[in-house]
Amino acid sequence: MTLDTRRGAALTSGPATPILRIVYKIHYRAIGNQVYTLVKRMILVGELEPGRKLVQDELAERLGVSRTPLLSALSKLEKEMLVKSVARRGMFVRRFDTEELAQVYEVRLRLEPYAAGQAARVRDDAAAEAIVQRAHDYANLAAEPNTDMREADYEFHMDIMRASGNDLVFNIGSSYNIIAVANTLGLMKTPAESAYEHTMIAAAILARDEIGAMRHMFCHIDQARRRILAKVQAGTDRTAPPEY
Amino acid sequence: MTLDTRRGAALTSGPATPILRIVYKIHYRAIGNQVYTLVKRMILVGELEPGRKLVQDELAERLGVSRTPLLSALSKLEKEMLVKSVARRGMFVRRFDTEELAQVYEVRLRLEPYAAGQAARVRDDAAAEAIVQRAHDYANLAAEPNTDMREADYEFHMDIMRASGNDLVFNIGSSYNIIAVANTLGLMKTPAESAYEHTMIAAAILARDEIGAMRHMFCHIDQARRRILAKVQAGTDRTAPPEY
DNA sequence: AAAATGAATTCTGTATACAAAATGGTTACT
DNA sequence: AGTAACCATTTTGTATACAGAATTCATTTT
Repeated sequence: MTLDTRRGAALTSGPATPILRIVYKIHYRAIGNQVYTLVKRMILVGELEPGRKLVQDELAERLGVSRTPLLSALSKLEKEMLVKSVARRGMFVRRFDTEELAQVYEVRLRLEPYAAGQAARVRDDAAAEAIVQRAHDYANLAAEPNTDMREADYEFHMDIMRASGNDLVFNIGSSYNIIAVANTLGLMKTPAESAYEHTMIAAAILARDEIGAMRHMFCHIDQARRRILAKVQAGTDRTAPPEY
Repeated sequence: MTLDTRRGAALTSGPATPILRIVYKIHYRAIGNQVYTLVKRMILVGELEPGRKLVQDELAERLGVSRTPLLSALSKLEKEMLVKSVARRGMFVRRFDTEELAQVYEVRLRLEPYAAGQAARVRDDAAAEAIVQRAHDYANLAAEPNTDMREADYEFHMDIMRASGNDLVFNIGSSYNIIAVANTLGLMKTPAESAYEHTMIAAAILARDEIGAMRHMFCHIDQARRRILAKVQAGTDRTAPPEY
């Protein structure tokens, strides 16, 4: 993963007559935001694994930027709990134990069925097709599981939240769903099961079936949630030490 | 509001025998976090009103810090949508129109009844008493409304989310509830009504009445939500221009 | 007088600098 | 050999520096 360091190019546009000329910049992207996106993706795909210390000089050099934009990115990640800051010690990729993971699913269980329902209700063709496509992508990857599935799963759920039209839900999902995706290795249901559920959800949204979309999403998340709760109650949560 | 610039003092402790000596720091708080908290509170109470441009030099000087920790704080606030960054223009206190405000209430409607229910279920005496106290505080302020009510309302809801034991819900609430509080001037229900509802919620939590706590919280938020939805549908949302 | 030009100023975005804390490793000591 | 003390190095947290974009304001032009 590399960084796009181009500055935005100035561009003049507007009607041919010089009555009104609008000058605007496109493509200006603060490096800080790019860094944020990159580091987040590195955590999502496991390139930066839970518990890993994020040495600022090292990471900044690797991304080809100074520590200032990196600091801004890490602050955002800290706010969304993906990174934990220990005073005078540094920042670490946060590791979640099963108990905390269960909390993530409690939140998802309340928000994502709502998002799916809204997506079904207000859907436009483009969004619906994108969601169906994501479900397909996931199913294809499910045939021979690998780490790309994490990203595909995440994108499927994010597309639905985006399609819900509720920016806040989308924003929350973009923050916290990664926690689930990045920390549930080993305790997920089988990829085939997930793929089937994704397909059902996508179909309901495509059919504008609000109730169906809510129900399918509810079941999809509730099953994962129950699986994790079982671990918590069994006390088998030797998954992760409570550090960082 | 001022800033505590003390560095954390080192403190040596542990058993008298030098078998094990633990040296730890207490009270070290990165300035960045203090700045974050301060700016957030300034937005909450309206000292920095929606639409206001946050000039970095000015704000940094006012808080007595450099721009570096301020940048870190503003990045977090941007992530939680309290601040909007416009490339090469600066950061602004975000202004929400009624439509976006409605989205906040859709989220609160799904999360806070859950939080209230959990708070009732797992409550300990200290937490329950704190919540009852907050409800009292709010009722007292409701007698003669002023801007302190904003903070009291916020704290009441945050105490419940804290008591729920779900850190994620607490984190989400701490981010987004401010939006509601800081932007609903004028379209809130009467303080007396709210105060009564707060009292009912607190009583249910105190009585470990999980279902009652959920129901009272649901109604409390749903009423505010309906009020805003009515504005949205009436097209009377001339509350705020869609800028920043 | 209104609009256009352009120079001075302000402010952002990013890099670099620096002090203090944490870490690691080497030597001295029991 | 194992532990403690000390110094060198690394790394964080914060401040400062600097280039270039945005804004302001005075000046010129029509």
